[in-house]
Amino acid sequence: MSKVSIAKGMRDFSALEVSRRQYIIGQIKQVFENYAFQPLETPSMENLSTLTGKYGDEGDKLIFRVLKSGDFLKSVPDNLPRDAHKWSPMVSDKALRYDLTVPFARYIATNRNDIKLPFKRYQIQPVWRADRPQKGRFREFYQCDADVVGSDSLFQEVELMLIYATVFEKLGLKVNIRISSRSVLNGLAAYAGVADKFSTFCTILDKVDKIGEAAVMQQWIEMGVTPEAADQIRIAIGTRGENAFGAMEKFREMDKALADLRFIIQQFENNFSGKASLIFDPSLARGLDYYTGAIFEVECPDVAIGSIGGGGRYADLTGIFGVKDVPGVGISFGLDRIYLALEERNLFPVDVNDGPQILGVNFGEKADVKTFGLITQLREKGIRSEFYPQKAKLKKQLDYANQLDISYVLMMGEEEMANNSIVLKNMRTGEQKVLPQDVAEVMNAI
RNA sequence: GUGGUUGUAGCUCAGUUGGUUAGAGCGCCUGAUUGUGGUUCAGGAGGUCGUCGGUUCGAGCCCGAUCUUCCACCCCA
Repeated sequence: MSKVSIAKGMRDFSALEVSRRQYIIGQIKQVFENYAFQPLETPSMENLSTLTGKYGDEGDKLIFRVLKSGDFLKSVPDNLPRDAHKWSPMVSDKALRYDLTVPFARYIATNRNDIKLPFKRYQIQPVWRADRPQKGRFREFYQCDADVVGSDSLFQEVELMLIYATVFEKLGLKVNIRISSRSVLNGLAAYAGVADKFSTFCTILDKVDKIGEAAVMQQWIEMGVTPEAADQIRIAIGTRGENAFGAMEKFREMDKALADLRFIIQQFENNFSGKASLIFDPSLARGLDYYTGAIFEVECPDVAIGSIGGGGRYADLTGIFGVKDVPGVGISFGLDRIYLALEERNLFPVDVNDGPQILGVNFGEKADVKTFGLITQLREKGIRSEFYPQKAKLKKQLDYANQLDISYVLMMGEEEMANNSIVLKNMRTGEQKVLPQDVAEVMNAI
């Protein structure tokens, strides 16, 4: 085993993987652009202060910090306790981005005067998180985000839901899009009498799929919810779709939110006829601190891999960067998990052979330059062509063509040189043709 | 971050209660076939058993640390 290794949670991508990833990205990008989103790229590093405090305490711990350059220890006072939290800001002032939403908000703030609202952008770039890798969880992974800021209109939510549905339709992946609202969660927490411990309440709710209703109720009761209230909520969060709307009616103060959800779902259904479903699910809890309106999550019922996308509406994401009252809503696709899901369901299209189509055999002497010339002409015609770089046994060169799955081999040796011909061999059938030394003839024959 | 798990040839994996020289299949290289591959046959190369340390007369096997993988928690895409 070699001593060099790849950093934890990081991956190399082979030719096959790259082309498959490009396939997914291509589909997503096409839909984003079809919905008139503009591309944006931001740097991999942001100022540490831009990122900290945006993802909660847990999130802060997972931010990859980058050491200052130079003799940065000079500024650290003597006798500073050996506490990472105290040291960190003294030795690090920049960090790798944790998601694409916060850098986007920063971008809006930086360019506030040049941006026309509503502003729609999509962004497909890697993000980094310092947590422990697992299946479908990496330290470097891609997010594909689409956000629109500067509009309160619910049509934005509708569009984003249509984008989700359309992309997964194109990829052939059956998905459920779950939708709920921050107000629904607020209402439930208020009913439970634990509005002051909102995030704890949501964290417990979020585990319902994993640990079950009974365990969730148990934990709520432990945090101070009465058994009666917990039971009412248990019944409510077990409902879906139209039943869920009915169940939510009894938790007042969320009429507006429910009407909004109805509108989004109604418009979605009016405009989409494929397989993906958009369904109101009051058990959906996304803890991210900045969501204020609708929240969504996409899961793939056939693959146990967690969510493959998520998003929501945020009333004032840019407020923290000094730009007030710019509402926004966004979604994110998890490229790496979509990849795993497609792989598991065998949904990648028959692999396009993007290796070489033809190999020029090298017979050395003067034949090599002549063959190389012909290969160059084929390349000019757009044929993916390979030239064997040095003279070698024919057996070896054909073997090479075979392994790279190259369909045709072009041979021009002593014999052919003498009578101004070439031999074109079809590697699939074994058939050989003698042709004049002319590109057009070769083009015709392949 | 907490607890557990994995690592033996390029790949997938055997390897008994600790006991000579660590094996198999596939792949790779050479030849049979000096200009004809994917088949066959013959031969060959390749491992300080993840790394470092310890116990032992003796360690792939036992112990410790560390790295990596995967899993559960936490959190999330």
